[in-house]
Amino acid sequence: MREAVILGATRLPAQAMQIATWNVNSLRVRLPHVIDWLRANPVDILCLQETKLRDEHFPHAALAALGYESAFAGQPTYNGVAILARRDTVGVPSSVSVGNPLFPDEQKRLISADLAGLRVVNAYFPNGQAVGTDKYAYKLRWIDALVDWLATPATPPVVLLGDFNIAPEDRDVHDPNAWEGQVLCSAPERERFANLIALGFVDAFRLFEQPPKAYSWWDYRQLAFRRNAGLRIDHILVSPALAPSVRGCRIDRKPRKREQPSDHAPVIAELMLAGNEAGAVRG
DNA sequence: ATGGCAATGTTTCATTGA
Repeated sequence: MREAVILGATRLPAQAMQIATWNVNSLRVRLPHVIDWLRANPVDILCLQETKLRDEHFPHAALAALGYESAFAGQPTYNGVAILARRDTVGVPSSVSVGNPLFPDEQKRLISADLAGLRVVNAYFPNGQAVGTDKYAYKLRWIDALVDWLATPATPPVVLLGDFNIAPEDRDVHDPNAWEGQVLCSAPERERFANLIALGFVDAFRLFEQPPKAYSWWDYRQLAFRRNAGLRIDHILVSPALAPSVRGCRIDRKPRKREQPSDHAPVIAELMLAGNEAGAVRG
C-alpha cells in the first residue's frame, strides 16, 4: 500500500512497515513458533528477547532461508536479544550496537540497529524478582541508565521496544489489588516507565482504542491464559516525531494458544513512514 | 502462607523467570 506525502515541494512516497516484539523464552524451543508466525505475519522487523542461546547456536541460517537477516547478542541460559530484519523490505541491520555505553553489563539485554530510517532499540528489561532484592535494585539502576542514555536526542528517530517487565498502569493488570506494590507493578518501576514517557516516548499501544483486559504475558501456572489472568509488560515506544506515523498497534494472542507456547505474546505496530524516513525500505 | 509451570545447565535438582 502506497500513498503520496507532500513535503515542501517534494513528493515522496510513504511506506507502511510493521515492527514487532516477542519474548520467546528460548529461541531453541520456540524456533518453529517464530518461523510459523513470520510466515503468517511477515513483519519487516521482529525483535526477540530471552533467546537463551550462545551466539554460535543462533539459528541464523534458518531465519535467512525465511528471508530475515539477524543481529543478535546472546549468552548461555539467560537473556539474549535479537533483531530480525526482512531482507526484501528493510535490508540488513546496520550500525549494530550491544548494550548501553553508560551501563557496562555482562547480561545481554540490549541490542540496537539502524533499519528503515529508524534506530531500533530492542530491550529485555531485568525482571527484578521481588521488591527489595538485589535483582530489583539492579533493575532500577538498569532502567535509570537506559533513560540517561536515551535522554540524548538521537538521529534517526528511535523505536524502543521489548519486554519492559513493567505494567505501566492498573488497566494493564488483570488483578490490580493482588499485584499492588509487587514487582512489575511497584511505584518505583512505574516511575521509571514514566521517566521514559517524560523523554517524549509514546506508548504505541495506547494511541488507539484497545480491547479491555489486553495483556501480553500470562503465567504458565493456574490456567492463567485461559482465565486471561495476565499483564501488559511488552511495549513498543516511539520517539515523538514518529507518533503521527503510527497507524496501529495490537497484541497477537494466537501463538499463546499453541502447544508449548512462550508465556509472552507478540506485540505489533504499524508505521506509515514518510519517504525520507523510509529511505531503506524497498518493495 | 505456599506453590503452582517452563527452560536451562549446574541435570534427576537448583536457579530463574514474571
